Amino acid sequence: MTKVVQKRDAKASKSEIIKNATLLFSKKDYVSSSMEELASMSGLNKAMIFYYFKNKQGLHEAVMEKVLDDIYMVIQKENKNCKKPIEELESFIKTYATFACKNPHLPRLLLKELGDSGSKIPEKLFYNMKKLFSLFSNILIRGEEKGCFKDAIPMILYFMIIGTLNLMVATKSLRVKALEIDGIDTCAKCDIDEISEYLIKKIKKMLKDT
Amino acid sequence: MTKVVQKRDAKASKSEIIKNATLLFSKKDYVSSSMEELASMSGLNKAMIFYYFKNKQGLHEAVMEKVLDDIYMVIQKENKNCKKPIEELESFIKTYATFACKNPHLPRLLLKELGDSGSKIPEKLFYNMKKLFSLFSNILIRGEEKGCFKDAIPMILYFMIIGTLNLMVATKSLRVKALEIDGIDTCAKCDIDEISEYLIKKIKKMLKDT
Amino acid sequence: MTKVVQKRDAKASKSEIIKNATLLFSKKDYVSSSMEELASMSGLNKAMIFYYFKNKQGLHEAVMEKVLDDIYMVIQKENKNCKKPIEELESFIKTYATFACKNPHLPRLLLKELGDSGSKIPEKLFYNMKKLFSLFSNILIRGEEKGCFKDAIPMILYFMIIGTLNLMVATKSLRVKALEIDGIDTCAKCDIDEISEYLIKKIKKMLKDT
Amino acid sequence: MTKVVQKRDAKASKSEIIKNATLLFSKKDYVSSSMEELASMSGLNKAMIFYYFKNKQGLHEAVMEKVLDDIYMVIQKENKNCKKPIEELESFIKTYATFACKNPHLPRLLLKELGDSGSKIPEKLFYNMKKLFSLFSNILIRGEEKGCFKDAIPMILYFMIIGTLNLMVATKSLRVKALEIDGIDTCAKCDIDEISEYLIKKIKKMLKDT
DNA sequence: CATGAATGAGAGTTCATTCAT
DNA sequence: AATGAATGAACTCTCATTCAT
Repeated sequence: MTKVVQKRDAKASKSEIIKNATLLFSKKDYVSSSMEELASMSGLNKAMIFYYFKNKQGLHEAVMEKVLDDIYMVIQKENKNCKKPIEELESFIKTYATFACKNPHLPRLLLKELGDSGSKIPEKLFYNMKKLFSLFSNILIRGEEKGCFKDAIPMILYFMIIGTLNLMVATKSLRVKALEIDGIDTCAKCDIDEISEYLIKKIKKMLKDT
Repeated sequence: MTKVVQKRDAKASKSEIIKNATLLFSKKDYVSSSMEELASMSGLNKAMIFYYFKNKQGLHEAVMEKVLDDIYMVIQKENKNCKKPIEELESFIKTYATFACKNPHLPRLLLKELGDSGSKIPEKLFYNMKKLFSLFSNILIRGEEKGCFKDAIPMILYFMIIGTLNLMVATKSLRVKALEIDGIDTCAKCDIDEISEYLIKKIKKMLKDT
Repeated sequence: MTKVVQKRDAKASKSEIIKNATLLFSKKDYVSSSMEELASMSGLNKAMIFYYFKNKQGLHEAVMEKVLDDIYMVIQKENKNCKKPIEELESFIKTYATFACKNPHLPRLLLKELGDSGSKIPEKLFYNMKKLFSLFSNILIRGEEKGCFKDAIPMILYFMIIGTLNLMVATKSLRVKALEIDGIDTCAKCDIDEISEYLIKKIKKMLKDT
Repeated sequence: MTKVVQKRDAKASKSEIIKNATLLFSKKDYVSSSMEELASMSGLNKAMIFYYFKNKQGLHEAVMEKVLDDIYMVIQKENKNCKKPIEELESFIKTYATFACKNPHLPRLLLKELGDSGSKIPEKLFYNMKKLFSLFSNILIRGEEKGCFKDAIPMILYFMIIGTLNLMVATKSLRVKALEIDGIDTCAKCDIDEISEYLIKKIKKMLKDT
């Protein structure tokens, strides 16, 4: 097995582990993901995972933190180029959609994580989730103040948007299968841009005055 | 030592197991749920679960089938009282919301299940999911034919609705926590009726002509 | 591998495990004793140990409880045949010595256990230890009341007796080695009866009046 | 990034390690003591322990050697001030008791070590143990020759003395607990001097002529 | 229909020890 | 003399699953 990652380089090893863990956690469950497998994916000894992350749990947190951090950074960066709240909103949706499509582990991880929100959620992860929501929420609040949006409830709208996008991305293969087998129209052929365009259009209509 | 053997008919035992399994699978993971615990919750011997359901996977399918069947029945029943497509749509949302709120395992199970749709999904479960979507889809199609709805893409709208409702229910405790800790407005106090009213209003606006 | 123990007989399996665990824990450390090894010694699957004793710790407690129980029963039984305190004392020493010699795990386990008494000791073990000491202590107290013994401090005398006997048994092979190599007189050839006779004689002298 | 390397001479580091290892080995087991923890206690890198002592076993031997050496030196020094065998004996007991009380790792380590004497004992440790016993043995032999002691079997008496003292020190906290919980008289309040006085008195009586 | 005993595979985690710098 | 990265072997423990009764 040819090793791609430089050995004896903590940073490289750590991020190699995180990269593969992200894949693994999104493909399988948290529970079903085996540290043994992760180690061999990463060309490292199993013990190194514990050396760097202490726990499986610690690793999981590191993964989620990175994933949420990444999406946050991208969205925030795009957001800075926008002038009007309406542009910000469009940008939020489009950027999230594109990112989720390119990094399909994000939707999968998020849906699973939110699927057992009953269980204790680690502090850091909670913090990162709130940060992303705050950014979104502020767009709407600013928009209402300026009179661009009417009757907006941020939390619900937030879930309408990321719920829809996450589900569309996560169920992609399922929807294709449904089309093939039963001929049901599941948007199987829409690409992510069409989806986000539609979403934007509809959300804007929702928030219009009349 | 005379042993008192509890006699119970297969049906009662089976449905007792399914009931508890539903709770368990939604509280913990599929993987983390242990047959041992399930057995003791159900007042039965572990081996009986295998006797009835062949294996864990078989049990899981039975659970999902029942859950989807239940929600389908309820929605279908309510649907029959509706005359116009717009009433049907309202009824769909309201009924789903109420049911999900009373049976919070539904959102949790669905989010997790859809969270790893990449993985193989059992035939039966797939079938049940499609049935529910078809019901919804037909409402919209009928509505468009009658001119009540404009520009509806059923798949996307379906996910907007059940995505939002599932997430709102599943994250309830998280949202309460966020309110308490940071004072963030997360709709923590909205009850399910307010949420579904808002959703109905917005979806209707989306689908209006102008 | 021919199996001696009847299968599917919980009692037999349990006591087979305890028997072998006693050997193992006294030969190696608690920590160094592997459940894998114990299982194969006992002709059972590793998991059965946890099935019966929950924990390694649980097993350890079961072992210590049995060991202390055994010695207690034997001593108590012999004690009942004695009339005078002085006979009771003699019987205590002789019985302990004989038992320890035949079951050399007792001294070894006790020395190790007392060697880290700083650490938390499980309730049951503590209880069993106190029971044995009480029996001894009562002999002395009764003896003093009747005027057979003078100036007895039970705790110290207890440790003089079981300390000596345990150490003599536990170091047997070491003492033989010392004799062979250096010609040091380490009582290497004394058998346990001579040792306990000597001990009895000396202890009696200690407790005499003048 | 300039790295400030703490320079320390080998001797200081080595004895720092031994000091902490002594604590560790007596608090936990040999097996349970982790080199990681030891290293951090000593403000050194884990690898240094191997650099200095080759392996864990080597370190353990070094520790035991030092411990036995220390007690030997102290006893021997005190012994030189004694004129008569009876004084030597008293001095031996008193000195051992005082030292063991101040350095409670000694009893703990010795009890554990002797608890698995069956297992192979390293040459050096064996040698050191014999040295201490010889010193004791010679006192008795000299005493018998001069007619001060009657009927002394050094090995047994040796174990009576150090067995008692080691056990009294090692079980201190246990005995306190037994007093508090059950009101059993376990000499919990005796200080080490009372104990050794009692021991001396009794041993002397044992060895008297009549 | 029901049980308790038994199993095999695998999980996460720890640790002494070595290597490269 | 000193370090942090890396390893391999071991260990406890859990679990779905089966067998005998």
